[in-house]
Amino acid sequence: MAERPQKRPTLKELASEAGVSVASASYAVNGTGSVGDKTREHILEVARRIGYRQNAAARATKIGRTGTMGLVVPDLTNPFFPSLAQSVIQTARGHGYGVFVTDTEGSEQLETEALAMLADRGVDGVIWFPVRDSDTSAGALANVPTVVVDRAIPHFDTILADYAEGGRQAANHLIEAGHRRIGIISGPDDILSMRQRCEGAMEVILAHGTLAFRVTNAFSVDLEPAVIDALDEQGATAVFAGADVIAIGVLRHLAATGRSVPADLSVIGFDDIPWSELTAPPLTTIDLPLHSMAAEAVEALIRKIERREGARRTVVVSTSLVLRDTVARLKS
Amino acid sequence: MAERPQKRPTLKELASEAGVSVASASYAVNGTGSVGDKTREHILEVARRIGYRQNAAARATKIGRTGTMGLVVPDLTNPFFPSLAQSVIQTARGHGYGVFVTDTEGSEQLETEALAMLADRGVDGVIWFPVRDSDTSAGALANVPTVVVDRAIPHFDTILADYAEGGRQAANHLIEAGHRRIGIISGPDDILSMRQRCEGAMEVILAHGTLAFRVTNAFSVDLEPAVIDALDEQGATAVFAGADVIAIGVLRHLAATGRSVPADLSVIGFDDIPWSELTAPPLTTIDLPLHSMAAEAVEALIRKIERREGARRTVVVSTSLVLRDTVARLKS
DNA sequence: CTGAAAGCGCTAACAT
DNA sequence: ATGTTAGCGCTTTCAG
Repeated sequence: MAERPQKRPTLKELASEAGVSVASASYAVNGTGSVGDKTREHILEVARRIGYRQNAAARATKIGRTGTMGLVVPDLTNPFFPSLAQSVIQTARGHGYGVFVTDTEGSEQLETEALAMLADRGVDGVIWFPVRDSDTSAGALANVPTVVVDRAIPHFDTILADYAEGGRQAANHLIEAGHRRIGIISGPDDILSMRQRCEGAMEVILAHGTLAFRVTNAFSVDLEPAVIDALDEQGATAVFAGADVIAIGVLRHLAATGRSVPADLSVIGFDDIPWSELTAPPLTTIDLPLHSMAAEAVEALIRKIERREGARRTVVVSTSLVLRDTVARLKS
Repeated sequence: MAERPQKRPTLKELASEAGVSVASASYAVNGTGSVGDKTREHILEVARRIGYRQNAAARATKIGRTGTMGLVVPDLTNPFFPSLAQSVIQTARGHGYGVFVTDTEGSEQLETEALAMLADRGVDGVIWFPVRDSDTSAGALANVPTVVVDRAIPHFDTILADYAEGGRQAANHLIEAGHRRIGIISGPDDILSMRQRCEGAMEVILAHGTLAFRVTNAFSVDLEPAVIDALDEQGATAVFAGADVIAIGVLRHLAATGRSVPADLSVIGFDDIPWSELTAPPLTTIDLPLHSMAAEAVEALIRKIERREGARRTVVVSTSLVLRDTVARLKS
């Protein structure tokens, strides 16, 4: 029971214990080189017996790869990100990679530091969901395969969704339900994906109805005064929120001020975060397929790492309408 | 602009570029050993110029520590965990550690694998939120400093909350509001923390009122038939849910069946997950101080790592009542 | 098929 | 204060 801090056996020990050279031991353990069948089996047997485990760090110095990747996201407590993270972690594990995750707390400075820290740690690649559409990497990623998710940053491989189309889908749904006087609550305007969502929506609203208002709010359920004003005063029959968190804020504000959704005001969001199906009533929204975006990102990254393929690629995935209960059909 | 895959300069290159020995270079970079002020400055200056960065893997082989820790959680998409993860990551970063996060998808087998993978990767320590109260580590953690969070696993350092007291706080609040016929919806019964919550609640319910029912549900907003039955048939005036996710499921079921909260039924949860303040109405619950538990866990872990202190410790933190709007005061 | 030996990039005695 | 050098544990030529 004396849990002695026995240090892990080394390859050399394994070799001598098995009565072979370190080379053969290494071959057996890695399945590389050539070893006789019985020799290999014997070595592996001994390895099991003495509890041999490779030393990842030593291996990494030799082969120049660590079998790890970094994931950089702005804020894990934003319900948008955990499913991204989970998906990245799972996909990476499936390929034998471990994932360092860093949370930049929405700060571009922390983002720069996080990226540098990952590069220093020698990750083989990084999946990066930037705070904004600006390149805060400060050169740290120059020699680190990287794929950027959901933001447009020049010179990086990127995986995006067709945000404009998503905005159009949302607005079209509202139009088809008979709404004509529609408001837009955008998220932060300095984010391209957000501008595209709203421009897509705007396009169809202007073509088939009128824009009641267009205001901006942080990525938060807390609504800013201008937004509340718009909601209370502008007489829209429906509103498109650029992000579900904002839409949820709208639902909450409406409930607090005694208006019922969708009877008094229809609401449609964007992202389809997990909360959205749990709101009262459940939120109609646009699905951003984060899960598959993450999986694709990891796979693309691994291809880059392993084949060191150089071509910059950007892949665009599609969004889709998720029908729930916050959009009323207006009798015409 | 030719982004040549120039490999990172090595310590040797830095040394020769600066015209000193590798030892001096190493000393300068690490701030160890002794180097003349001007020499050090010169070396650091050259390092900056040529973009020298330590090779973490090589350093790790030498000093036997990687500056990393592992975090093992059951399910990142459960709203309970992201804030834990964020807190761990932030605290770890503050101490210069990187964090491998692994998601075990609630599977004990994946948990065993994850733990082994982390040990193999040579993490300096691990923060472990086990799926259940059973030790699935299969010895992988024998020589890895570990602190377990929110579950009781023998032979490990542990950080827990006073769940029984939390259960009592919840039930007391209900009793004080005048409720006498109270139901309990427990989470999975094979989890100690859950049994303690419910036993705490039960204790005060039995002392001051009557138990309308006691049923069990998974950690999910989806309610099982037995739970729905109990809710619909047992005539409780209030219910204690062992976890907020379950409480949210109750709110949803009640809304769907046209009963209003808290007028028709009072509900109190446990955990105070982020969603809880966004439900309609906002959920009264018991705060589990996950954020500080995580920070404490990391700090305890780092103490273990750095001082290799052996004493097993378990620290217990307190819960508190979070008053919101799902508990009605009954006129007596 | 197997082994001896060189060396990955780094740290830390041990000289000087 | 600075340099020389022996490894850390591993992979991988290169001989045999």
